[in-house]
Amino acid sequence: MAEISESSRYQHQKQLAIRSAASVFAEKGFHGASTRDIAERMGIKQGSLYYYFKSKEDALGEVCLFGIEDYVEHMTSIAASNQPFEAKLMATITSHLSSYRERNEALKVHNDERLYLPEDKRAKLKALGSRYRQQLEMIFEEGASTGALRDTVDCHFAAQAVIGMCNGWGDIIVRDPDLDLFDLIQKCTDLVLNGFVERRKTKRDGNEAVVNTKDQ
Amino acid sequence: MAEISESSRYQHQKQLAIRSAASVFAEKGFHGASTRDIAERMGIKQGSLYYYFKSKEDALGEVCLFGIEDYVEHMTSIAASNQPFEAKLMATITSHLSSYRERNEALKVHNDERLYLPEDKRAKLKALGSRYRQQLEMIFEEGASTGALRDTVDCHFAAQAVIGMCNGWGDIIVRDPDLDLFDLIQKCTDLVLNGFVERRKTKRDGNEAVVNTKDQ
DNA sequence: TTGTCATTCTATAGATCTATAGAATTCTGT
DNA sequence: ACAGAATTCTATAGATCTATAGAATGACAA
Repeated sequence: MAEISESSRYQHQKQLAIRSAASVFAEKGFHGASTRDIAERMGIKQGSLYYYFKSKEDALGEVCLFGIEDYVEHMTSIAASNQPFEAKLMATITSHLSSYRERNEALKVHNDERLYLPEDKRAKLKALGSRYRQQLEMIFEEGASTGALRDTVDCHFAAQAVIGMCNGWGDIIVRDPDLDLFDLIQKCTDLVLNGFVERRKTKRDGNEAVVNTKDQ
Repeated sequence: MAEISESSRYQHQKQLAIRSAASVFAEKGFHGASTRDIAERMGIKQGSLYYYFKSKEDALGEVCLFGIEDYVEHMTSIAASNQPFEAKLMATITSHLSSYRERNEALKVHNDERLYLPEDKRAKLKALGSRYRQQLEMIFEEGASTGALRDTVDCHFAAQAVIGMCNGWGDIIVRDPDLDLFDLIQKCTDLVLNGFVERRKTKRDGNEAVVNTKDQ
């Protein structure tokens, strides 16, 4: 048997296969990429690729899952944490944008190509994506109920907008490796919290800002 | 007169060809779509399509241009108008999001598939897209200099973020025709201006802040 | 009607591409 | 070193797909 140590070799190559597929799919798109491209990037011949993937479509499925899975897990732990709202929001944005640096290609493939999967394979991804959005939505709801946010805020809109904005930056992050991620995270968080309009007494070092100052 | 009505037939069919290509490209992606798909949607046979397009790639180029051109023109007229900053911002968001309703498929194709064009054909689109971003950037700069915005705002970031957010909603708008666009526009504008955090007496009825002693 | 031009059709060459079958090679434990 | 299992290779069937050539059809002026 010795399946476990044997599987180490297999697993290693499988990981390489997934990363190679992610790289090629990200560059050429699912339909624009050929199995020969993927195999070549991996260093094997085209036919050998089918030792690791049942089909090209199967490869896409695995890449998408790889791209989104721990990014969703990370959100789960953020949502379950005890940080105040603003810290959770910043952690979410940090996680989201950083993902594009680390496993950039696979996440990009998930975002751009997942709709080419058949319905049944897309179901799991859809569930993961929905959970991500719902958890972010709940973070906003918590923020509203604790007074950190206006109570008029539409949390569904808010979650979707933040995700959309982060994904928009994702394309740029992937193409420009020199971009200052830390700076970007700060600015995105600040935008979502405060917008671009001047705010009187904007620093929230404590909560007593409520007390004073009406309109100027 | 004969010439016009003759060319009218050709032009009519060419428009139909572009729209058919846009529809198919939007649904299946550039590489996933076949010239047979496009021709069928148009109601002609595959080979006949080459009477209107020099190549499949040429079709993509025309679709992308169709998708972006008057959307960029619209931005130019917004930027040149005399409205105050906030009105310009809202007009921009309105124009951007509405585009996804009207010529949704072609604009989606431009955003998702234009990178499959060869460098030379992409140049014109790139110029148009850059101009769009720069004009939005200048709107923000104007907003900052007139005091409507914090003067610390990074206008390049701001423009990019707004575009990214709108494009993110674009995907959703295209898939959900029942979505309330007016409501969405309001919320997006409000987010960009004010963020989600409670703001003391945020209403600007317009007069007070603008009138006084800032030179232009 | 007839000739001319515009538009569409049929048929196909030539180039891919996916997936499979079976042979060849490498690895691992004994 | 050997046997069996794991991994990779070669070769190819079968199915596309793009683009072109030339025939057929339709529209219209004279």
